[in-house]
Amino acid sequence: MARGKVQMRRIENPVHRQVTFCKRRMGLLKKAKELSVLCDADIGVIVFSPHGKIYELATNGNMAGLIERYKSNLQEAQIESSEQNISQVVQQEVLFLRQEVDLLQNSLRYMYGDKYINQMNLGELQSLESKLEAWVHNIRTTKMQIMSKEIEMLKNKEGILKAANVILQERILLAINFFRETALFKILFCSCRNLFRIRIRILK
Amino acid sequence: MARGKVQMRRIENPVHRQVTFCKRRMGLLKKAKELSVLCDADIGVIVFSPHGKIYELATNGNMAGLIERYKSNLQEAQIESSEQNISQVVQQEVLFLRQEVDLLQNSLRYMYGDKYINQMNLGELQSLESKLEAWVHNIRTTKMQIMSKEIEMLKNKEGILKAANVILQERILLAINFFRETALFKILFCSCRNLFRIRIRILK
DNA sequence: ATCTATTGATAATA
DNA sequence: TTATTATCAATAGAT
Repeated sequence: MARGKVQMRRIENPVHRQVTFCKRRMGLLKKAKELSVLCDADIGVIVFSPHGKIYELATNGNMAGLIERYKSNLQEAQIESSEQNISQVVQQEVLFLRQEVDLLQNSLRYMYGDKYINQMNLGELQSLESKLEAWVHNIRTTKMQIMSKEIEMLKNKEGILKAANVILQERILLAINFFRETALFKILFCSCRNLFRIRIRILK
Repeated sequence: MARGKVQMRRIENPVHRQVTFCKRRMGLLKKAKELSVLCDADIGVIVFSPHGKIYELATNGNMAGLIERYKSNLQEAQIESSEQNISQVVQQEVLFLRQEVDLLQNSLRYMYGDKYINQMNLGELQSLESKLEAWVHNIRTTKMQIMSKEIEMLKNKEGILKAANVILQERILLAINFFRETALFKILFCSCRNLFRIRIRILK
């Protein structure tokens, strides 16, 4: 530097400090640009003045993108305070929702068979309720059909047996008639026999 | 610079370029440190080499904090591309998961009654599968019981009818015996009548 | 890496 | 902030 070597410590004279800040700041940014151009490097420089004013340079014209590249390349969890906490909250919410989804999916999967819910798209999921209703209805219907067939078969048996009973009862009526007829014959037979015995006695 | 002025453009010779990159990079960081010390400024420098390697300087020792200060001081919606997009992606994922959860909850709510899933804690949800199994089992059991009773009743009817048939068939057997007996009486009656007629003819 | 001639940066000043 | 200029620091090219 010109006109005297500079001690590498804070310049106490505010005017000197301000002038030096202005000059060296411009020099720093110029050096950064030169390095970027000469060596094909992406460079970002951020300078906070003692009063908080920001001077910046991003050789790719996009400081935010450069910062993002920096963060992602570092892969470090030190993405720090507020943004990091918000991100953690979001990630926890995602994690919780994933667990809840897994749980509900397991519940539905148990009842819905081998087709896993997580292989279904939204449209399929939207039809799930009606399908489940149909599923329950099918169980009920199938069961009803089986039971109804058995009941109907038994009712047929009942009908057959009732018909058989009618026939048997008719035969019983016939048998009773025969029985009555038989009784008449018995009476008639006895009467005849007695009559003949009387006639024979008279003839003798 | 020494021994020849340098054209301010990319150095084509890779060796020269690499050497210059190393030298000027160190110089840039040194200048940044000097400016920081001399003028009480916070400075951050990020350098990406053409091969992606990162060289950095944060005069406060915390690049992330410096970046955060930069972003918050700008307060601008230029929080830009990738980070913003990542946030949007996360929000979309959360939205999608919420929809999925609502959908699954509706599906379960339909089948599980008035107690809404979103009022249940994880433990309750974990017991949902077994409860649903029991629910299905109860439907099946109730249905089976009802149908079984009807079947049993019909089987009782069948038994009663069969017993009645047995009795009726016994009566038929009796009737047949009476019929045979009646036939014998008829034959006997006719025989007796003929016999008596013959005797009467002889006696005359 | 190290050297050094030369250029570029800048402290003091205005 | 900018301009001047004497001086010093940075570095290109060579080793």
